Amino acid sequence: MSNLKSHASDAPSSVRASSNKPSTQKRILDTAERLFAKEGFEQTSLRQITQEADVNLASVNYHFGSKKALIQAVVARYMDVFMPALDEELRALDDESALTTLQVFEAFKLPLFSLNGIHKRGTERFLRLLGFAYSETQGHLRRYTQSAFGNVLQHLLALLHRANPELSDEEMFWRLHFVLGATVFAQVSGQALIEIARAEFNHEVNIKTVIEHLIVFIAGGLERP
Amino acid sequence: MSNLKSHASDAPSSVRASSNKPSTQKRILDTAERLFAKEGFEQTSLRQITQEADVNLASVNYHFGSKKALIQAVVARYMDVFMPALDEELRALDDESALTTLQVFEAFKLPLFSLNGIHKRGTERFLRLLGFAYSETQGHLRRYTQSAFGNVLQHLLALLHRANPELSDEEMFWRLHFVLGATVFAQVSGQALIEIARAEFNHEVNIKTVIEHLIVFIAGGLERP
DNA sequence: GATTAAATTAAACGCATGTTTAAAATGTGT
DNA sequence: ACACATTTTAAACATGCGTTTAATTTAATC
Repeated sequence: MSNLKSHASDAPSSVRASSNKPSTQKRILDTAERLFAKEGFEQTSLRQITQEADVNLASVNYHFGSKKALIQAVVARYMDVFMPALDEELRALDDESALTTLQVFEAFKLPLFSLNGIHKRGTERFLRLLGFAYSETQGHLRRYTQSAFGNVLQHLLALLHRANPELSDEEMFWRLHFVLGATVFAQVSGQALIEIARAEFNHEVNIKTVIEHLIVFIAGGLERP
Repeated sequence: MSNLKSHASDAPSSVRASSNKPSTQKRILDTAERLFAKEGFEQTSLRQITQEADVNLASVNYHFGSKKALIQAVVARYMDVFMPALDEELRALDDESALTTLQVFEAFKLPLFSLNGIHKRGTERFLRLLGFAYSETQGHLRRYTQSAFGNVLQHLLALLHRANPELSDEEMFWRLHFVLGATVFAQVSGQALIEIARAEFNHEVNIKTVIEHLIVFIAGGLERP
Protein backbone atom coordinates (compact mmCIF):
# COMPACT_ATOMS: atom_id res chain seq x y z
CA MET A 1 0.00 0.00 0.00
CA SER A 2 2.94 2.35 0.47
CA ASN A 3 5.26 1.57 -2.42
CA LEU A 4 2.94 2.69 -5.16
CA LYS A 5 4.19 4.58 -8.12
CA SER A 6 2.27 7.87 -8.01
CA HIS A 7 -1.53 7.65 -7.91
CA ALA A 8 -1.49 10.84 -9.89
CA SER A 9 -1.66 12.99 -6.81
CA ASP A 10 -1.52 16.00 -9.08
CA ALA A 11 -0.28 15.78 -12.67
CA PRO A 12 -2.60 15.82 -15.72
CA SER A 13 -5.55 17.23 -13.86
CA SER A 14 -8.36 16.29 -16.14
CA VAL A 15 -7.70 16.63 -19.83
CA ARG A 16 -4.79 15.36 -21.83
CA ALA A 17 -2.33 17.92 -23.20
CA SER A 18 -2.41 17.53 -26.96
CA SER A 19 -5.40 15.26 -27.48
CA ASN A 20 -9.17 15.60 -27.42
CA LYS A 21 -9.42 12.30 -25.55
CA PRO A 22 -9.89 12.45 -21.77
CA SER A 23 -7.05 11.21 -19.60
CA THR A 24 -6.77 7.58 -18.61
CA GLN A 25 -7.72 8.45 -15.05
CA LYS A 26 -10.89 10.23 -16.05
CA ARG A 27 -11.84 7.50 -18.47
CA ILE A 28 -11.48 4.92 -15.72
CA LEU A 29 -13.43 7.03 -13.24
CA ASP A 30 -16.28 7.72 -15.63
CA THR A 31 -16.61 4.17 -16.82
CA ALA A 32 -16.33 2.77 -13.31
CA GLU A 33 -19.04 5.14 -12.13
CA ARG A 34 -21.38 4.09 -14.88
CA LEU A 35 -20.85 0.39 -14.30
CA PHE A 36 -20.85 0.58 -10.51
CA ALA A 37 -24.16 2.46 -10.58
CA LYS A 38 -25.56 -0.09 -12.98
CA GLU A 39 -24.46 -3.38 -11.44
CA GLY A 40 -22.96 -2.68 -8.05
CA PHE A 41 -19.38 -2.64 -6.87
CA GLU A 42 -18.75 -6.31 -6.41
CA GLN A 43 -20.53 -7.32 -9.57
CA THR A 44 -18.34 -5.05 -11.67
CA SER A 45 -14.87 -6.36 -12.46
CA LEU A 46 -11.80 -4.34 -13.27
CA ARG A 47 -11.55 -6.15 -16.57
CA GLN A 48 -15.02 -4.98 -17.49
CA ILE A 49 -14.19 -1.40 -16.56
CA THR A 50 -10.85 -1.23 -18.33
CA GLN A 51 -12.21 -2.91 -21.42
CA GLU A 52 -15.11 -0.50 -21.78
CA ALA A 53 -12.89 2.47 -20.93
CA ASP A 54 -10.40 1.24 -23.51
CA VAL A 55 -7.44 1.36 -21.14
CA ASN A 56 -5.05 -1.27 -19.90
CA LEU A 57 -6.11 -3.49 -17.03
CA ALA A 58 -3.09 -2.57 -14.92
CA SER A 59 -3.75 1.15 -15.15
CA VAL A 60 -6.42 0.97 -12.46
CA ASN A 61 -3.91 -0.24 -9.94
CA TYR A 62 -1.34 2.19 -11.25
CA HIS A 63 -3.57 5.24 -10.94
CA PHE A 64 -5.74 4.32 -7.97
CA GLY A 65 -3.82 1.63 -6.12
CA SER A 66 -6.63 -0.86 -5.72
CA LYS A 67 -10.26 -1.53 -6.56
CA LYS A 68 -11.33 -0.34 -3.12
CA ALA A 69 -9.58 2.98 -3.70
CA LEU A 70 -11.26 3.30 -7.09
CA ILE A 71 -14.67 2.73 -5.50
CA GLN A 72 -13.92 5.39 -2.93
CA ALA A 73 -12.77 7.85 -5.62
CA VAL A 74 -15.99 7.32 -7.56
CA VAL A 75 -18.18 7.85 -4.50
CA ALA A 76 -16.12 10.80 -3.24
CA ARG A 77 -16.68 12.72 -6.45
CA TYR A 78 -20.39 12.84 -5.58
CA MET A 79 -20.08 13.15 -1.82
CA ASP A 80 -17.87 16.19 -2.18
CA VAL A 81 -20.67 17.96 -4.03
CA PHE A 82 -23.66 16.58 -2.18
CA MET A 83 -22.60 16.93 1.43
CA PRO A 84 -21.62 20.61 1.42
CA ALA A 85 -24.84 21.40 -0.44
CA LEU A 86 -26.88 19.48 2.11
CA ASP A 87 -24.98 21.19 4.89
CA GLU A 88 -25.99 24.56 3.53
CA GLU A 89 -29.65 23.59 3.23
CA LEU A 90 -29.71 22.22 6.76
CA ARG A 91 -28.18 25.41 8.12
CA ALA A 92 -30.99 27.38 6.54
CA LEU A 93 -33.42 25.33 8.62
CA ASP A 94 -31.77 26.30 11.88
CA ASP A 95 -33.65 29.58 11.96
CA GLU A 96 -36.99 28.03 11.11
CA SER A 97 -39.47 28.60 13.91
CA ALA A 98 -41.92 25.74 13.33
CA LEU A 99 -39.82 23.01 11.77
CA THR A 100 -41.55 20.02 10.18
CA THR A 101 -40.23 16.62 9.16
CA LEU A 102 -41.25 17.25 5.61
CA GLN A 103 -39.15 20.40 5.52
CA VAL A 104 -36.11 18.47 6.68
CA PHE A 105 -36.45 15.83 4.00
CA GLU A 106 -37.24 18.36 1.34
CA ALA A 107 -33.92 19.97 2.15
CA PHE A 108 -32.42 16.96 0.39
CA LYS A 109 -34.03 17.76 -2.92
CA LEU A 110 -31.82 20.59 -4.15
CA PRO A 111 -28.55 18.93 -3.14
CA LEU A 112 -29.70 15.73 -4.80
CA PHE A 113 -30.73 17.41 -8.02
CA SER A 114 -27.56 19.49 -8.08
CA LEU A 115 -25.70 16.24 -8.74
CA ASN A 116 -27.05 16.35 -12.26
CA GLY A 117 -24.27 18.86 -12.80
CA ILE A 118 -21.72 16.08 -12.42
CA HIS A 119 -23.51 13.85 -14.84
CA LYS A 120 -26.75 13.98 -16.77
CA ARG A 121 -28.29 11.41 -14.46
CA GLY A 122 -26.13 12.21 -11.47
CA THR A 123 -28.91 12.04 -8.89
CA GLU A 124 -29.84 8.55 -9.87
CA ARG A 125 -26.26 7.40 -10.02
CA PHE A 126 -25.39 8.82 -6.64
CA LEU A 127 -28.34 7.21 -4.91
CA ARG A 128 -27.62 3.89 -6.52
CA LEU A 129 -23.98 4.08 -5.52
CA LEU A 130 -25.11 4.83 -1.98
CA GLY A 131 -27.48 1.91 -2.09
CA PHE A 132 -24.81 -0.52 -3.17
CA ALA A 133 -22.41 0.91 -0.62
CA TYR A 134 -24.89 -0.10 2.05
CA SER A 135 -26.30 -3.34 0.74
CA GLU A 136 -22.93 -4.72 -0.16
CA THR A 137 -20.75 -4.53 2.90
CA GLN A 138 -18.38 -1.78 1.89
CA GLY A 139 -17.21 -0.98 5.40
CA HIS A 140 -14.44 1.29 4.21
CA LEU A 141 -16.98 3.52 2.48
CA ARG A 142 -19.08 3.82 5.60
CA ARG A 143 -16.03 4.77 7.60
CA TYR A 144 -15.02 7.36 5.04
CA THR A 145 -18.48 8.95 5.00
CA GLN A 146 -18.71 8.99 8.77
CA SER A 147 -15.31 10.59 9.24
CA ALA A 148 -15.59 13.07 6.37
CA PHE A 149 -19.19 14.17 6.84
CA GLY A 150 -20.18 12.99 10.30
CA ASN A 151 -20.94 16.53 11.42
CA VAL A 152 -23.54 16.99 8.67
CA LEU A 153 -25.26 13.78 9.66
CA GLN A 154 -25.29 14.87 13.29
CA HIS A 155 -26.90 18.11 12.24
CA LEU A 156 -29.57 16.19 10.35
CA LEU A 157 -30.36 14.09 13.39
CA ALA A 158 -30.64 17.19 15.58
CA LEU A 159 -33.09 18.83 13.18
CA LEU A 160 -35.27 15.72 13.03
CA HIS A 161 -35.36 15.66 16.79
CA ARG A 162 -36.40 19.27 16.81
CA ALA A 163 -39.21 18.57 14.34
CA ASN A 164 -40.31 15.54 16.38
CA PRO A 165 -39.62 16.35 20.02
CA GLU A 166 -42.09 13.71 21.18
CA LEU A 167 -40.05 10.86 19.67
CA SER A 168 -37.55 9.15 21.92
CA ASP A 169 -33.95 8.72 20.88
CA GLU A 170 -34.58 5.07 20.31
CA GLU A 171 -37.68 5.61 18.24
CA MET A 172 -35.80 8.11 16.12
CA PHE A 173 -32.88 5.74 15.75
CA TRP A 174 -35.03 3.00 14.28
CA ARG A 175 -37.13 5.22 12.10
CA LEU A 176 -34.12 6.91 10.58
CA HIS A 177 -32.73 3.55 9.61
CA PHE A 178 -36.03 2.53 8.10
CA VAL A 179 -35.96 5.77 6.14
CA LEU A 180 -32.51 4.93 4.92
CA GLY A 181 -33.69 1.46 4.00
CA ALA A 182 -36.64 2.63 1.97
CA THR A 183 -34.44 5.15 0.20
CA VAL A 184 -31.62 2.82 -0.57
CA PHE A 185 -33.89 0.05 -1.70
CA ALA A 186 -35.89 2.34 -3.92
CA GLN A 187 -32.71 3.21 -5.74
CA VAL A 188 -31.12 -0.20 -5.96
CA SER A 189 -34.29 -1.74 -7.31
CA GLY A 190 -35.05 1.63 -8.83
CA GLN A 191 -34.38 1.08 -12.48
CA ALA A 192 -36.35 -2.14 -12.53
CA LEU A 193 -39.19 -0.48 -10.64
CA ILE A 194 -39.26 2.52 -12.93
CA GLU A 195 -39.59 0.26 -15.92
CA ILE A 196 -42.38 -1.74 -14.33
CA ALA A 197 -44.15 1.46 -13.35
CA ARG A 198 -43.77 2.86 -16.85
CA ALA A 199 -45.34 -0.21 -18.38
CA GLU A 200 -48.04 -0.46 -15.74
CA PHE A 201 -49.21 3.13 -15.66
CA ASN A 202 -48.54 4.12 -19.26
CA HIS A 203 -46.71 7.35 -18.64
CA GLU A 204 -43.20 8.58 -18.17
CA VAL A 205 -41.61 7.94 -14.78
CA ASN A 206 -38.34 9.53 -13.79
CA ILE A 207 -36.14 9.74 -10.77
CA LYS A 208 -37.69 13.00 -9.62
CA THR A 209 -41.10 11.39 -9.45
CA VAL A 210 -39.73 8.54 -7.39
CA ILE A 211 -38.09 10.94 -4.97
CA GLU A 212 -41.30 12.93 -4.59
CA HIS A 213 -43.19 9.75 -3.71
CA LEU A 214 -40.41 8.64 -1.42
CA ILE A 215 -40.23 11.86 0.56
CA VAL A 216 -43.93 11.79 1.30
CA PHE A 217 -43.68 8.18 2.38
CA ILE A 218 -40.74 8.54 4.71
CA ALA A 219 -42.10 11.72 6.23
CA GLY A 220 -45.32 9.85 6.96
CA GLY A 221 -43.47 6.98 8.56
CA LEU A 222 -41.21 9.17 10.59
CA GLU A 223 -43.92 11.43 11.95
CA ARG A 224 -46.23 8.63 12.98
CA PRO A 225 -47.12 9.29 16.62
CA MET B 1 -29.04 -30.37 -14.97
CA SER B 2 -30.68 -33.62 -16.02
CA ASN B 3 -28.02 -36.28 -15.58
CA LEU B 4 -27.70 -35.96 -11.84
CA LYS B 5 -27.36 -38.94 -9.59
CA SER B 6 -30.36 -38.67 -7.30
CA HIS B 7 -30.84 -35.41 -5.39
CA ALA B 8 -32.28 -37.53 -2.66
CA SER B 9 -35.79 -37.17 -3.95
CA ASP B 10 -36.93 -39.37 -1.10
CA ALA B 11 -34.52 -41.66 0.74
CA PRO B 12 -33.15 -40.93 4.26
CA SER B 13 -35.74 -38.32 5.05
CA SER B 14 -34.13 -36.50 7.90
CA VAL B 15 -32.17 -38.61 10.33
CA ARG B 16 -29.55 -41.19 9.68
CA ALA B 17 -30.44 -44.80 10.31
CA SER B 18 -28.00 -46.03 12.92
CA SER B 19 -26.32 -42.81 14.03
CA ASN B 20 -27.19 -39.85 16.21
CA LYS B 21 -25.66 -37.53 13.65
CA PRO B 22 -28.01 -35.74 11.25
CA SER B 23 -27.87 -36.73 7.61
CA THR B 24 -25.46 -35.05 5.23
CA GLN B 25 -28.35 -33.30 3.54
CA LYS B 26 -29.66 -31.79 6.74
CA ARG B 27 -26.21 -30.77 7.87
CA ILE B 28 -25.66 -28.94 4.60
CA LEU B 29 -29.07 -27.29 4.75
CA ASP B 30 -28.66 -26.14 8.34
CA THR B 31 -25.16 -24.82 7.90
CA ALA B 32 -26.01 -23.14 4.62
CA GLU B 33 -28.99 -21.45 6.25
CA ARG B 34 -26.89 -20.13 9.08
CA LEU B 35 -24.15 -18.80 6.82
CA PHE B 36 -26.50 -17.44 4.16
CA ALA B 37 -28.43 -15.51 6.81
CA LYS B 38 -25.20 -14.22 8.27
CA GLU B 39 -23.26 -13.17 5.17
CA GLY B 40 -25.55 -13.40 2.18
CA PHE B 41 -25.77 -15.91 -0.62
CA GLU B 42 -22.98 -14.72 -2.85
CA GLN B 43 -20.60 -14.03 -0.01
CA THR B 44 -20.94 -17.59 1.26
CA SER B 45 -18.94 -20.20 -0.61
CA LEU B 46 -19.67 -23.89 -0.87
CA ARG B 47 -16.26 -24.57 0.59
CA GLN B 48 -17.15 -22.57 3.67
CA ILE B 49 -20.47 -24.39 4.03
CA THR B 50 -19.11 -27.88 3.56
CA GLN B 51 -16.17 -27.25 5.84
CA GLU B 52 -18.33 -26.00 8.72
CA ALA B 53 -20.88 -28.74 8.12
CA ASP B 54 -18.06 -31.27 8.10
CA VAL B 55 -19.08 -32.85 4.83
CA ASN B 56 -17.34 -33.24 1.51
CA LEU B 57 -17.37 -30.36 -0.94
CA ALA B 58 -18.87 -32.41 -3.72
CA SER B 59 -21.82 -33.54 -1.62
CA VAL B 60 -23.63 -30.25 -2.18
CA ASN B 61 -23.75 -30.85 -5.90
CA TYR B 62 -24.58 -34.48 -5.31
CA HIS B 63 -27.54 -33.80 -3.03
CA PHE B 64 -28.83 -30.51 -4.39
CA GLY B 65 -27.46 -30.26 -7.91
CA SER B 66 -26.08 -26.73 -7.71
CA LYS B 67 -25.57 -23.80 -5.41
CA LYS B 68 -28.66 -22.08 -6.79
CA ALA B 69 -30.74 -25.11 -5.95
CA LEU B 70 -29.30 -25.15 -2.44
CA ILE B 71 -30.23 -21.50 -1.96
CA GLN B 72 -33.74 -22.25 -3.11
CA ALA B 73 -34.02 -25.23 -0.78
CA VAL B 74 -32.94 -23.11 2.17
CA VAL B 75 -35.43 -20.37 1.39
CA ALA B 76 -38.25 -22.79 0.57
CA ARG B 77 -38.02 -24.36 4.02
CA TYR B 78 -39.16 -21.04 5.45
CA MET B 79 -41.49 -19.96 2.68
CA ASP B 80 -43.46 -23.17 2.99
CA VAL B 81 -44.25 -22.33 6.59
CA PHE B 82 -44.60 -18.57 6.31
CA MET B 83 -46.77 -18.19 3.26
CA PRO B 84 -49.63 -20.52 4.23
CA ALA B 85 -49.68 -18.92 7.68
CA LEU B 86 -49.84 -15.46 6.15
CA ASP B 87 -52.53 -16.63 3.80
CA GLU B 88 -54.65 -17.73 6.72
CA GLU B 89 -54.22 -14.44 8.55
CA LEU B 90 -55.10 -12.45 5.45
CA ARG B 91 -58.24 -14.49 4.93
CA ALA B 92 -59.34 -13.59 8.43
CA LEU B 93 -59.20 -9.94 7.41
CA ASP B 94 -61.60 -10.41 4.51
CA ASP B 95 -64.57 -10.23 6.85
CA GLU B 96 -63.32 -7.15 8.67
CA SER B 97 -65.71 -4.27 8.22
CA ALA B 98 -63.39 -1.29 8.82
CA LEU B 99 -60.01 -2.50 7.69
CA THR B 100 -56.92 -0.46 8.60
CA THR B 101 -53.40 -0.54 7.20
CA LEU B 102 -52.04 -1.36 10.60
CA GLN B 103 -54.26 -4.42 10.79
CA VAL B 104 -52.91 -5.66 7.49
CA PHE B 105 -49.30 -5.33 8.53
CA GLU B 106 -49.97 -6.76 11.94
CA ALA B 107 -51.26 -9.85 10.18
CA PHE B 108 -47.60 -10.53 9.41
CA LYS B 109 -46.60 -10.83 13.03
CA LEU B 110 -47.88 -14.29 13.87
CA PRO B 111 -46.65 -15.90 10.64
CA LEU B 112 -43.27 -14.28 11.19
CA PHE B 113 -42.96 -15.39 14.77
CA SER B 114 -44.15 -18.88 13.93
CA LEU B 115 -40.88 -19.30 12.05
CA ASN B 116 -39.16 -19.61 15.38
CA GLY B 117 -40.48 -23.14 15.29
CA ILE B 118 -38.08 -23.93 12.47
CA HIS B 119 -35.14 -22.45 14.27
CA LYS B 120 -34.60 -20.62 17.54
CA ARG B 121 -34.07 -17.38 15.62
CA GLY B 122 -36.10 -18.33 12.60
CA THR B 123 -37.85 -14.99 12.20
CA GLU B 124 -34.60 -13.13 11.97
CA ARG B 125 -33.08 -15.65 9.62
CA PHE B 126 -36.03 -15.64 7.29
CA LEU B 127 -36.12 -11.87 7.00
CA ARG B 128 -32.42 -11.69 6.40
CA LEU B 129 -32.62 -14.38 3.74
CA LEU B 130 -35.40 -12.40 2.11
CA GLY B 131 -33.31 -9.28 2.31
CA PHE B 132 -30.37 -10.87 0.59
CA ALA B 133 -32.63 -12.44 -1.98
CA TYR B 134 -33.69 -8.95 -2.95
CA SER B 135 -30.52 -6.95 -2.57
CA GLU B 136 -28.43 -9.52 -4.36
CA THR B 137 -30.04 -10.21 -7.69
CA GLN B 138 -31.34 -13.71 -7.14
CA GLY B 139 -33.81 -13.65 -9.99
CA HIS B 140 -34.58 -17.34 -9.71
CA LEU B 141 -35.75 -16.83 -6.12
CA ARG B 142 -38.07 -14.02 -7.11
CA ARG B 143 -39.53 -16.16 -9.85
CA TYR B 144 -40.04 -19.06 -7.47
CA THR B 145 -41.78 -16.89 -4.88
CA GLN B 146 -43.97 -15.25 -7.48
CA SER B 147 -45.06 -18.51 -9.02
CA ALA B 148 -45.49 -20.44 -5.77
CA PHE B 149 -47.15 -17.73 -3.67
CA GLY B 150 -48.27 -15.07 -6.12
CA ASN B 151 -51.88 -15.45 -5.07
CA VAL B 152 -51.09 -14.59 -1.45
CA LEU B 153 -49.26 -11.46 -2.54
CA GLN B 154 -52.19 -10.45 -4.74
CA HIS B 155 -54.46 -10.88 -1.77
CA LEU B 156 -52.20 -8.64 0.30
CA LEU B 157 -52.32 -5.93 -2.33
CA ALA B 158 -56.10 -6.11 -2.51
CA LEU B 159 -56.43 -5.72 1.25
CA LEU B 160 -54.14 -2.71 1.29
CA HIS B 161 -56.21 -1.13 -1.42
CA ARG B 162 -59.33 -1.78 0.60
CA ALA B 163 -57.76 -0.14 3.66
CA ASN B 164 -56.62 2.82 1.57
CA PRO B 165 -59.24 3.35 -1.12
CA GLU B 166 -58.11 6.93 -1.66
CA LEU B 167 -54.64 5.87 -2.85
CA SER B 168 -54.14 5.46 -6.57
CA ASP B 169 -52.67 2.28 -8.01
CA GLU B 170 -49.47 4.10 -8.72
CA GLU B 171 -49.19 5.59 -5.27
CA MET B 172 -49.76 2.16 -3.78
CA PHE B 173 -47.18 0.63 -6.08
CA TRP B 174 -44.44 2.97 -4.93
CA ARG B 175 -45.32 2.88 -1.27
CA LEU B 176 -45.43 -0.89 -1.19
CA HIS B 177 -41.96 -1.00 -2.60
CA PHE B 178 -40.74 1.51 -0.06
CA VAL B 179 -42.26 -0.70 2.61
CA LEU B 180 -40.37 -3.63 1.23
CA GLY B 181 -37.21 -1.58 1.19
CA ALA B 182 -37.46 -0.47 4.77
CA THR B 183 -38.19 -4.02 5.84
CA VAL B 184 -35.46 -5.66 3.87
CA PHE B 185 -32.88 -3.09 4.81
CA ALA B 186 -33.76 -3.26 8.47
CA GLN B 187 -32.96 -6.94 8.39
CA VAL B 188 -29.85 -6.89 6.28
CA SER B 189 -28.30 -4.18 8.39
CA GLY B 190 -30.28 -5.59 11.27
CA GLN B 191 -27.67 -7.35 13.32
CA ALA B 192 -25.32 -4.39 13.20
CA LEU B 193 -28.16 -2.04 14.09
CA ILE B 194 -29.32 -4.18 16.98
CA GLU B 195 -25.83 -4.14 18.42
CA ILE B 196 -25.54 -0.38 18.04
CA ALA B 197 -28.95 0.07 19.61
CA ARG B 198 -28.06 -2.23 22.49
CA ALA B 199 -24.93 -0.24 23.24
CA GLU B 200 -26.66 3.09 22.75
CA PHE B 201 -29.78 2.53 24.80
CA ASN B 202 -28.46 0.14 27.41
CA HIS B 203 -31.17 -2.44 27.24
CA GLU B 204 -31.90 -5.62 25.41
CA VAL B 205 -33.06 -5.30 21.82
CA ASN B 206 -34.44 -8.24 19.88
CA ILE B 207 -36.03 -8.92 16.57
CA LYS B 208 -39.54 -8.56 17.96
CA THR B 209 -38.80 -5.02 19.08
CA VAL B 210 -37.47 -4.13 15.66
CA ILE B 211 -40.56 -5.54 13.97
CA GLU B 212 -42.86 -3.60 16.29
CA HIS B 213 -41.05 -0.37 15.43
CA LEU B 214 -41.03 -1.25 11.77
CA ILE B 215 -44.73 -1.97 11.51
CA VAL B 216 -45.65 1.38 13.02
CA PHE B 217 -43.27 3.11 10.64
CA ILE B 218 -44.42 1.47 7.45
CA ALA B 219 -48.07 1.86 8.35
CA GLY B 220 -47.44 5.56 8.89
CA GLY B 221 -45.71 5.90 5.56
CA LEU B 222 -48.31 3.95 3.67
CA GLU B 223 -51.30 5.75 5.10
CA ARG B 224 -49.94 9.22 4.51
CA PRO B 225 -52.64 11.12 2.61
C1' DG C 1 -22.39 -63.41 1.15
C1' DA C 2 -22.50 -61.84 -3.51
C1' DT C 3 -24.48 -58.15 -6.28
C1' DT C 4 -26.30 -53.81 -7.02
C1' DA C 5 -27.27 -49.18 -5.72
C1' DA C 6 -26.31 -45.03 -3.06
C1' DA C 7 -23.26 -42.06 -0.91
C1' DT C 8 -18.74 -40.23 0.08
C1' DT C 9 -14.24 -38.89 -1.09
C1' DA C 10 -9.84 -36.61 -3.01
C1' DA C 11 -8.44 -34.56 -6.82
C1' DA C 12 -8.66 -31.99 -10.75
C1' DC C 13 -11.03 -28.87 -14.19
C1' DG C 14 -12.13 -24.53 -16.15
C1' DC C 15 -12.84 -20.09 -15.32
C1' DA C 16 -12.74 -15.48 -13.20
C1' DT C 17 -11.00 -12.33 -10.02
C1' DG C 18 -7.57 -8.46 -8.17
C1' DT C 19 -2.84 -7.67 -8.24
C1' DT C 20 2.11 -7.54 -9.59
C1' DT C 21 5.96 -7.56 -12.70
C1' DA C 22 9.20 -5.98 -15.91
C1' DA C 23 9.77 -4.25 -20.33
C1' DA C 24 8.37 -0.88 -23.75
C1' DA C 25 6.55 3.57 -24.97
C1' DT C 26 5.75 8.25 -24.16
C1' DG C 27 6.49 12.66 -22.17
C1' DT C 28 9.38 16.26 -19.78
C1' DG C 29 13.18 19.21 -18.48
C1' DT C 30 17.70 20.80 -19.60
C1' DA D 1 19.62 15.38 -28.18
C1' DC D 2 20.09 13.39 -24.07
C1' DA D 3 18.66 11.76 -19.49
C1' DC D 4 15.16 11.03 -16.55
C1' DA D 5 10.53 10.32 -14.88
C1' DT D 6 5.98 9.03 -15.98
C1' DT D 7 2.79 6.22 -18.13
C1' DT D 8 1.26 2.27 -20.79
C1' DT D 9 1.45 -2.39 -21.94
C1' DA D 10 1.27 -7.70 -22.20
C1' DA D 11 1.92 -11.33 -19.49
C1' DA D 12 2.00 -13.85 -15.55
C1' DC D 13 0.79 -14.63 -10.65
C1' DA D 14 -1.83 -16.16 -6.82
C1' DT D 15 -6.14 -17.12 -5.17
C1' DG D 16 -10.82 -18.45 -5.00
C1' DC D 17 -14.95 -20.08 -7.03
C1' DG D 18 -18.66 -23.76 -8.62
C1' DT D 19 -18.55 -27.92 -10.78
C1' DT D 20 -17.15 -32.56 -12.51
C1' DT D 21 -14.79 -36.86 -12.48
C1' DA D 22 -13.60 -41.36 -11.22
C1' DA D 23 -12.46 -44.24 -7.57
C1' DT D 24 -13.67 -45.86 -3.11
C1' DT D 25 -16.55 -46.75 0.76
C1' DT D 26 -20.97 -47.66 2.74
C1' DA D 27 -25.70 -49.42 2.55
C1' DA D 28 -29.33 -52.13 0.77
C1' DT D 29 -31.28 -56.11 -1.85
C1' DC D 30 -31.70 -60.65 -3.25
